[in-house]
Amino acid sequence: MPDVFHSIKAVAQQTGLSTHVIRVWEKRYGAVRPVRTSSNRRVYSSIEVQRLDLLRRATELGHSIGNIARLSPESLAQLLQNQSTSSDSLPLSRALSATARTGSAGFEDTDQLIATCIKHIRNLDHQSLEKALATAMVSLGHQGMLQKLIAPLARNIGEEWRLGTLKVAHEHFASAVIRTFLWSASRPFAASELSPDLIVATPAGQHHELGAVMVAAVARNRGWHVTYLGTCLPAAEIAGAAIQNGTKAVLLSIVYPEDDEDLPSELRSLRKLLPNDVKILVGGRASAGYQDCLREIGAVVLTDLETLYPALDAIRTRSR
Amino acid sequence: MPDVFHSIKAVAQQTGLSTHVIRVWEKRYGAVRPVRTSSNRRVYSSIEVQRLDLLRRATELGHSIGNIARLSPESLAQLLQNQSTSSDSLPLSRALSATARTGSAGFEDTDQLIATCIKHIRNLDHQSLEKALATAMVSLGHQGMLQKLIAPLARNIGEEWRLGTLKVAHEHFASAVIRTFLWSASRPFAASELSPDLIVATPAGQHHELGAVMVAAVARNRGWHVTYLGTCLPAAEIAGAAIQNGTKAVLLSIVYPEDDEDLPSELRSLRKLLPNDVKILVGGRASAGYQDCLREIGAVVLTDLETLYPALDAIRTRSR
DNA sequence: CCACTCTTGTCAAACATTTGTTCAAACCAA
DNA sequence: TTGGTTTGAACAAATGTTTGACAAGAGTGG
Repeated sequence: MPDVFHSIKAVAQQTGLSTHVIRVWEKRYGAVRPVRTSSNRRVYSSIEVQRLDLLRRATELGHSIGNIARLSPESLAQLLQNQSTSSDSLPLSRALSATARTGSAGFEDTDQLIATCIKHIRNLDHQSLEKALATAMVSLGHQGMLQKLIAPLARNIGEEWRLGTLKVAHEHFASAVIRTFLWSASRPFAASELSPDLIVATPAGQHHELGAVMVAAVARNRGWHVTYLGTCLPAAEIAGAAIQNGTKAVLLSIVYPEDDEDLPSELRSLRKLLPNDVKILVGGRASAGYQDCLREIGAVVLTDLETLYPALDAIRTRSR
Repeated sequence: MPDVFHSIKAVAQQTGLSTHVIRVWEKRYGAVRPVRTSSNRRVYSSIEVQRLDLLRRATELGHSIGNIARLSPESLAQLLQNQSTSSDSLPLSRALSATARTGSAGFEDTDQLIATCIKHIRNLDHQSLEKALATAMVSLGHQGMLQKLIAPLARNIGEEWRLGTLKVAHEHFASAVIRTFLWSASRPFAASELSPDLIVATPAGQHHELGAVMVAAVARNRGWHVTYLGTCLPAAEIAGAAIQNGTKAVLLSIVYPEDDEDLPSELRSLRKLLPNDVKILVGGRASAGYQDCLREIGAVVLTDLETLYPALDAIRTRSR
């Protein structure tokens, strides 16, 4: 794609935004990430211009920039498509607009929202799932979304999986969609040179990814520089990555099973391989099953998502 | 055709620029390159006059002369066309215009680009890696990026992993970053209700994700509705997902090892569980090792990324 | 209902870069 | 001579960057 480069002024003229706003959207919300010239001037691609235009239109429809700035282009497009019916008179889904829009809409019952998501997951319908996530993100915000939607959703998926009503494929599918969504939706703007490092992974034998995805999103949004390593990593690998990265904290998610015989030795091994000043945080449904071992290695056990915030902040302040 | 020649003053009158500006645009930014008379006077062709006029209009639209002075006439025309039509903001069909130049900037050597990416992967530096990918995307385009950067990159990572110079953690890390990047960068615009379905996964025992990520990106960009299921899925799971989704094709990536004893039975089992009209496509470095089995189950073997395009198109046209 | 916070757009100061203009000196052409 | 051109240098205006601050409005909790 032979792209033309745009100065901030040109972008302003094309989008109708002021240069101030363009800069502040970048700085505060990470809405775009223009390349810089050697003299530090911003250079925008056409894609970014288009993105800013989408964002402007979405904000004019009442969405708050902080909530939508990091949505993927497709989510943004869907957002606009859903609502532009009223003003643009596009003959798309006129029937729904009356009921689904405004005020009471986003309130609803999150239980129902969760049920909807489960339904989409059961159907392996990633477009609908993404759309539901985007909508939820707007009404709940980043943090609320994680606590009120994703966390219970992960629990439900896990239960259905244990009951056999959802298969591994569904879980992989949900992980993939949610992972991508959360990662691009969490704002890494605070991630500067000063941001503390955090490694997120799942130890060997732990195939469930959603918990790790969630904590990664939380930490990232909280200004941490997150290195996400995914599932099933042996202790040596995790330790190696942590040491190489100069990380001060390693976060593990342990969801299932609750009685893996090999896991305690993995955890002890990890503790031995890591420098002493590197904290180990452990969260997830099954972490209670390994209490003794976790206490032995001095791990911080996170009982739920809320406890993650203070735990992260504690490490952060202590380390400087 | 003997062109008419113009003195600088004549050019100034025709374009509305001052002679000073014309000279300084030439000297500083190389906007034009007029011939000289024996006495060193500038002589402009009509083409150059036209070019200067285009440049003037572009600057009046907010572009800075330094950024656009060396653009090709085509790019300039495109620039003006895109913007003079008010804020169109939905440039869907910008695609095919001759991609002649890319400004010589990002062209460089892709080998070096790959080396840079490997370096970032070795450092687990996801910000730099993402940045490199974004830059490459601009200069190479979506397809070029996959073929010239991601595919060889995946090969290199695999080799380094086998040599032990990169660890599993690095591979997971690279997969995570590239996966997210490609997924949000590939355009789901074309994915309508009519798009054919495709399931992408890695069979049980196959932990390497990058190949699957690549083909998923290609297919998605090609207008397929991709359901991405990730790594290590048993045949029953894949088949279940395919049946439930009404999928017409399943794409597997097989990278390592080349002699997994369990894999052939997995593949046969998959063939048995799938409806007969569902095509199985198999790609990846190690697929050659299972040739016999693949022939037996009638799988389409993809030797490289290029062969994926015609294979996908073939299935698509056949199925309607 | 009142403080309080959070969000978001706006602005200003101080400085750097880019761009248009002017000047001076030399040269060429009619 | 007179007016135009070329060149380099210098200047000034416009534009862009960062940091910090402020204010209106929305939302929150007591």
